[in-house]
Amino acid sequence: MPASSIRARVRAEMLDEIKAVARRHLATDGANLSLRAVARDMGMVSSAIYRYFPSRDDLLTALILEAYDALGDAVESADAGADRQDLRGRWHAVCRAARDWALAHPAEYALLYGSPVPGYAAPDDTVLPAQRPPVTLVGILRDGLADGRLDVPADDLPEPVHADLAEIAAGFFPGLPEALLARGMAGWTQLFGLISFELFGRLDRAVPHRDAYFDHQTGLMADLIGLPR
Amino acid sequence: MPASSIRARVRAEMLDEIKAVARRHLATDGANLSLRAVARDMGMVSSAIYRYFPSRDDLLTALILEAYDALGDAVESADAGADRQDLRGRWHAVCRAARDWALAHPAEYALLYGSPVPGYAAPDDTVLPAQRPPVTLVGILRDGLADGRLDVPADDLPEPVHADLAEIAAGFFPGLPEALLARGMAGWTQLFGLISFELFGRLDRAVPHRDAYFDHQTGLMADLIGLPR
DNA sequence: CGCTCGTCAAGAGCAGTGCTCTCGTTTTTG
DNA sequence: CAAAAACGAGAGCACTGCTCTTGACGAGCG
Repeated sequence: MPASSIRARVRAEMLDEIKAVARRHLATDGANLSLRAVARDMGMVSSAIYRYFPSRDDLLTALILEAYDALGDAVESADAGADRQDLRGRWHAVCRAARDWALAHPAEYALLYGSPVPGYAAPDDTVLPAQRPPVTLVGILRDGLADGRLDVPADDLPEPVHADLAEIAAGFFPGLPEALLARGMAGWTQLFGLISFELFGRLDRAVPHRDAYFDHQTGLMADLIGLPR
Repeated sequence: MPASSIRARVRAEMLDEIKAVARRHLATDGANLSLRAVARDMGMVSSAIYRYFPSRDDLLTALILEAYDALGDAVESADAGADRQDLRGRWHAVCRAARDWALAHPAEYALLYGSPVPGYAAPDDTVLPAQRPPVTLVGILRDGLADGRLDVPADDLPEPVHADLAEIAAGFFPGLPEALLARGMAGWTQLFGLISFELFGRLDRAVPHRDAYFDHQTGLMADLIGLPR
């Protein structure tokens, strides 16, 4: 362990602290994160931050990456914690885990699933972590199909849809019928539509009992997919 | 027509022009709209804008209101233009109209359905126009139920969900069974989930054939609701 | 040990932002 | 016609992201 690593260690701690403070600011101020404000909070001058993050966007990217990881962890561990045979239980567990994480970290959720920042383009590092929730969801269908608990819906897909989904299936779920994948992706869309509507205030005056509404709506999608009760 | 109206007329034109220029900036620069930039574009000094809009948020609110109206018009006229008896045709027409409007006005869509601006709270004027799309969608179900083309699903809703939906039904669709309303709202959630995923780049690398994918997914929701083929 | 080089924080500064206030000018109103 | 209201311009304040320079400190090498 050469002496140089002490400098590297303090630098790593600095990076973590900056991200932590930035996350705190994110929670209160939303997406318009101020570098100068986090610098002030750390007793530093704003230009010092640039030793650690070359720009504000890079700081945001780091936060986005960590957020994707946190959401992915939450979702996957919820799935892993459920009875493997209970497809519907796994479905609901995964959906609730995503929603719980979003409710606990609304600003970070908005960063991931809200309007994209105008100038900002998500780097390729984010694409894989971003796929963890849908992969987890469709994984439930794959398992259900494998042990005969789930039937393949008799949808006939238009050719272009068939082709696109076949490509996706080839990459993540070899052998999964496209009709089932399509319904799984419908569930995925519905899940984040539900969370976004709730978090972005679209249910504010209309639906006071959010938990029950959420469970019922995700249950409807489980019905559409054909998950056994 | 007193002489006073000439000033009022030029003022109204001013308001419209500011909004038009702002909308143009919105399309290119996204949500971080700069008052000074629109002032520059109009050959005015930034402080002059404040004669017309007391703050940047008020300008944004005006744009949001107009956007809600435009989307509502698009959606309702699509419904009105379809064969009243063809429930599924109406469903698809409404869904496509919403998506088409969103694709044509991505920045305004993001303003309506993206992450809420941190400090900004939507005024009450926006709540009614915001309800036009879901009301149009569920209106299709109401009509279908009225002339017997649509059956009431045999869902048993948990008590709190039943209560919340009954309240909504009482306000907009007197007599509509809550189970049907629930499925209609699922379609509504799915619709805007689909559009948001597409517009916010979540399908970028995965689904090249957007039109067909969209139609198929909204068709799945029509199946869930029970719209006859 | 001493010297050099890389890392770091601080400060000044630039261009841009929303917003306020004041000051003449113009137009409407009583 | 005179008082009042509306208007545009300009200066200014506090803030932002970001760049550049300066000075200090510590690690590595001869």
